[in-house]
Amino acid sequence: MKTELEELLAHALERLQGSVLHAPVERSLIAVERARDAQHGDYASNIAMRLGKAAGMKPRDLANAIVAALPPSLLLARAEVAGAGFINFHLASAAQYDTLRRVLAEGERYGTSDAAGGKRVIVEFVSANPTGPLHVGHGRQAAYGATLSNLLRAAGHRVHREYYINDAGRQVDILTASVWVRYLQALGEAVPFPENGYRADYVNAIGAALRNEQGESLRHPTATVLAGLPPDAPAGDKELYIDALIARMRTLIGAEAYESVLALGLKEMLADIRADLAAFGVEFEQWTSERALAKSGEVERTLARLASLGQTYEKDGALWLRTSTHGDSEDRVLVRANGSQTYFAPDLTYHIDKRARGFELMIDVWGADHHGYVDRMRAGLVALGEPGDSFEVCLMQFVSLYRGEEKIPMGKRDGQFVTLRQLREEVGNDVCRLFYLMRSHDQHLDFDLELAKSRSNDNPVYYLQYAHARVASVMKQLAARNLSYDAAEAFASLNRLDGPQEAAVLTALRSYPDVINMAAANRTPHTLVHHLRELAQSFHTWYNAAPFIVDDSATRNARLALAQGVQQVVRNGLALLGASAPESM
RNA sequence: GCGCCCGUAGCUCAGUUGGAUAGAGCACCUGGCUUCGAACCAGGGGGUCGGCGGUUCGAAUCCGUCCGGGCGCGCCA
Repeated sequence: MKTELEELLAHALERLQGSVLHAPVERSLIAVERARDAQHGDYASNIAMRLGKAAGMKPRDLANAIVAALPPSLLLARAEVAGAGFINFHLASAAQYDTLRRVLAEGERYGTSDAAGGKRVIVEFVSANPTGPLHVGHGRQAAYGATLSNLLRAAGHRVHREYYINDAGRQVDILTASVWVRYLQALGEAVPFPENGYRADYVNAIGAALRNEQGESLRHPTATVLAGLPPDAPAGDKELYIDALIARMRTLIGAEAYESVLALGLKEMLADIRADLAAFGVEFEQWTSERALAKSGEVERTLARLASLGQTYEKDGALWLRTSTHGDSEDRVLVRANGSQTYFAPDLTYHIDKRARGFELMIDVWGADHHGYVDRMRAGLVALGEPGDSFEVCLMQFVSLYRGEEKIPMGKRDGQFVTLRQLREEVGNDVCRLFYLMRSHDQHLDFDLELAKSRSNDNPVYYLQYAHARVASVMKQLAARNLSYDAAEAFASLNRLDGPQEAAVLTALRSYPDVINMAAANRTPHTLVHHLRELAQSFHTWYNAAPFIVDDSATRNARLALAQGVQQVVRNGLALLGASAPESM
């Protein structure tokens, strides 16, 4: 609808060319927006104010000239000049009713379009280290990434969702050693648990699984395990201790057995993460392993390419990438003086691989604590000849959990953190998804469990679902009264929807596709939540103002058509958000 | 010290890319169920948009600066 009106404006401005206006008007200046206030019609344009100065006219005079030059259109009831020089468009009622026809004809496709032009987009999100279960912060990233993907798809992009498994770093070795210690303990050895190990219950479970799988074959006496190791914290250095323990484990059980323990730990953790996300309604097209990438030799090829492009140099025995010449604040190390790669080398390789797979746009969803790495990654891509705007990061601010007034403390290593699974089980998936998505992603999120669990009208989730269920209930009531919905009569009688409440509902239905496109383009799922709330509000208001099941069949069917339009759009919106649309609650 | 994010009603937050009288929910007050679901609706009070400058027809929005909060700033991941 916006674009149609912008076309009309463009025509009018063209007509004024040479007389009132001297220079042609750039198309990008011609913008039509939804009017904020119903008094201002349905849409409004500020074009006369923007052009007034250049044209040497008062904005209001120019606006009048533009309105006079508007070509006739069936869409418009009228266009009028108001305020400082706004042009307000009032849609013809026929255009309003066409919205409803479209909603009902397009059904679950209403709101989807090809507006964005079908780019191949890869959205990478969650990508948590497989060293523990997902926590509530990952949950926010999961909800955001999944819904952003849905929105991009609805807006016409071709979207590929991907999880990058960081299964190659030191953290995985620490997990492996933690599992082994628990295994030894389960067999009765008195090996103390390392200060820096992963302490939570899931490690015990994997240790027990290892015992069932391997029996005593990986057992070594406590004294042998600990012999000559440096002291652990608090007396010693916990980092030195865990590294020494990892090395000891390797020599005692051998590289092959070590790999199998590592593989078991990863398998168990990934299975847990996968199941958790699936239960949350979050799916991926692909899971890519850093370990596999490292073994493939791709990283070395990337390093060689960078070298041949003259983008690297050696200093202090390390290999550096010239990221500072591409927008980063300083150069970064790719290969340490000891010969090992930094995490940056495989990560950059992974992103280059995404490009090689044909993705025009890479969107990464990261925690806000990683913001310092955005420039580095983009600079690395640019150094390899990729366009800087092919890479985009959505930074997610943190989540704080509250139980009423009380803040719930979260710590990673001590096993006290609240997992996504615990959260989902406590408040339910629908509430969880919507609470995560209600707030802007660059806003810190206070997640109140008391509020989330309350079934009172404190809880905004039910407000949306209630609108959906109410329509279902009306349709049931209709059948109970031995009546049925007559679509033909409804469509012939849409002019019965002539009250202010109906107008508000129609407006909310009409702007839904624009909201989808904006939410996708701006990467802001929360605007969809807000719009659905507006739609539900307009519906509840109307519902309370007018009965739907009335004796006059033309009015009845017209109202039922609009109610079903609301139900359809609420259902579509909730689907994008990953929440259910219940028939009754 | 440097960089990024944030500061809007008592609380939690929106604000359509610079527009018209700054909006919701919660909380508080007043009304509305013998009629389609009251998990709802109608109405009311509540604001120096952190402060001060600037840009322009017009600023919560853009720029500068200060104050306050969060997160980063490794040859850790």
